[in-house]
Parts: sequence; C-alpha cells; structure tokens
Amino acid sequence: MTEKDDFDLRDFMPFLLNLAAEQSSLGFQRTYKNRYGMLRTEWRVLFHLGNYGEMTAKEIGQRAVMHKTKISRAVAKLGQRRYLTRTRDEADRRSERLALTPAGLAVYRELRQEAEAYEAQLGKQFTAGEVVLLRMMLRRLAGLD
Amino acid sequence: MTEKDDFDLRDFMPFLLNLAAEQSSLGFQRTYKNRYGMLRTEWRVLFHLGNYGEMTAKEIGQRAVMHKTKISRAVAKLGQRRYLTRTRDEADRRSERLALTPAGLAVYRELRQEAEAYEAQLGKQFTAGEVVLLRMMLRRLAGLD
DNA sequence: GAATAATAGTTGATTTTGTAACTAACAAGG
DNA sequence: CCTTGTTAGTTACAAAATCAACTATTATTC
Repeated sequence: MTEKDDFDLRDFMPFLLNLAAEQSSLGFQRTYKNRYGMLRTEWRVLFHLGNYGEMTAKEIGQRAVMHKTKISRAVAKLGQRRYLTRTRDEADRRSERLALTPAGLAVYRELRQEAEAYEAQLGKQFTAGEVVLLRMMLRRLAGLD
Repeated sequence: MTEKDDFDLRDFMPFLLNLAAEQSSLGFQRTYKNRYGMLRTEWRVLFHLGNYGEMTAKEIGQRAVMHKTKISRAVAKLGQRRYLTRTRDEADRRSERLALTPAGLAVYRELRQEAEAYEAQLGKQFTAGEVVLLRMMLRRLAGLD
C-alpha cells in the first residue's frame, strides 16, 4: 500500500470529463459511422455547413474548435462523396466557400434529427434545471462564452 | 442559408463534453507531458499504482476504463523508464503484479500534487454545490456508479 | 513596389490509437 | 488427460490524430 487518501481518479475532472465524453460520443457515433461511414470530424463539418450555411474552412475551424488539418481532410472526404461543393472565394483567393449539395443536405437533416433524438435521450437522465446547469458549466470549462 | 433553428452544435452534449474534456485535459497535460515525457495513458497507469498500490494490468483496466492494449503499452513504457516492476503472479501465471519503484512513486507523488492543485483550480470557477452536481452528472453520463 | 510577414489551406512524416489475431496459461466437461 | 473454451497480455497492421513543412495568396512596411 502506498497512499490511501481520498483522491480518486474518478473524481478528477479531466478524467471524468474524458470518460463522459467518450461514452456520450459512442452512442451517436454509431449513427454517422455505421450508417454513413463518416468520421467525427466529417460529421462536425457537415453539421456546420448544414446548420449555419455556406462558410469557409477557417470559419468552421473557429466555430467547431478544430485544427485546420482535420478540417482539410474532412472537407476533402465530404467533397469526394459529393456532399459539398467548393468554390474559390474571388475576394480572397486563398480560401474557398464551402456549401452542401442537396445530397449533403439530406444527410445533414437525417443526422441532425438523430442528434436531437440522442440529445433528448441523454437529457432524460436529469431534470431540466440540471441540464441547463450542466451546459453552463461545460461551456465554461470548454472556454466558450 | 439552410435551417436556422435553435439547434447549436455547442449545445450538443457529445460535442460540448468533448470540448470541455479536451480543454480541461490540456492544462494538466503540460505537466506530465512536458515535464516527464509521459502520455495520458501512462499517467493514468502510474496514478493507479501510486494511489491503490500494487495491482495487475487487468485491474487497472477495470478501474481506469481503459482498453488492455493501451495499458499494455503504457506499462511497457513505464517499465522501460524504471517507474515500475513486473513480477509474474505465481498463482495465475498469465498475469503480472505491477508495482511502482521508488522512482515511480516519486513521480507519482509529484504528479498527484499537481493534479490536486489543478483540480482545485478548475473548481474555483464554480460553487461547491455545483461541483458536486457536475461530478454526479458526469459519473452518470460516463456510465460509472 | 520589392521585400517581408502573415494567412488559408494542403501534404507528408511521425505518433498514437484501434482492431484483430495471436501466445500462454488456466478452467471445465467428457 | 484431452478437447474445447476462456482469460491475461502482447503484437502486428490499419486508421486516425498530431506536428512540421510547404504552396499560394494577401497584407504590410520600408
């Protein structure tokens, strides 16, 4: 025996957050992975374009807090699948305006519905007030707001 | 423009949890990574051995909710660095009893202190009651309890 | 307006993770 | 015992994430 204090790894926020994140991602992952062969990064990009409309890779990166290489690769994949189109921005020819195709939009709608259902499912474990508080705390921990 | 409903990715639990988890891990990661060249998996294994004393890889896996391959590799690394010793369990020769060396224990103590300080730091953003509630909710989401 | 710096995005190399198959040891049933 | 099944842990290979370097374009500054 070494130390026997009251410090449990399971109470350590970074650990607990990671575990909860993994678990909560798992359920939803089945939908976009098994059903559409998508990666998490791809789903996130798809989501942003579907939800906020046409935008550049950079803007997605800022909103989704994702590194540009991830986005670059996700965009390439989604382009291959004809879920989005890329048109050079003539005002600044370094960047491209990304937009969903009808096919991409259809998948987005489907996934989004699943997401909302999944979210509702998760929420059922708690009271409405708890969920609000949880979101608030997570936002702060995430460095949003 | 496509849809403009009230569904913000930032409110989607799996996303928010992942972001909060990443952010909260980042600060502490600096300590074990930069200062000891350790990986998260290694720190977790080290932690378990330091906190709960000698145990097998399997037991660590159960407690830390980590896959056995991760543990196998983390244990190998920690062994190379002489942070732990491995002795075949004669009662069941498939498994090994893992134990920290004095060097490993020293590193554990250091890291644990950092962890506690970091945890306290994180907690400062909220009231004590909020932290208790947050832990409870995360545990449930993580499938612990 | 040339030189330098900064930015959007891509690519390649390296590291880490995930998945499957594998070895070695134990367990049970016949 | 000997076949079949299970378990602890490792290893090999594939998938994915990270990091650094690169191209192309725009912005700045002297």
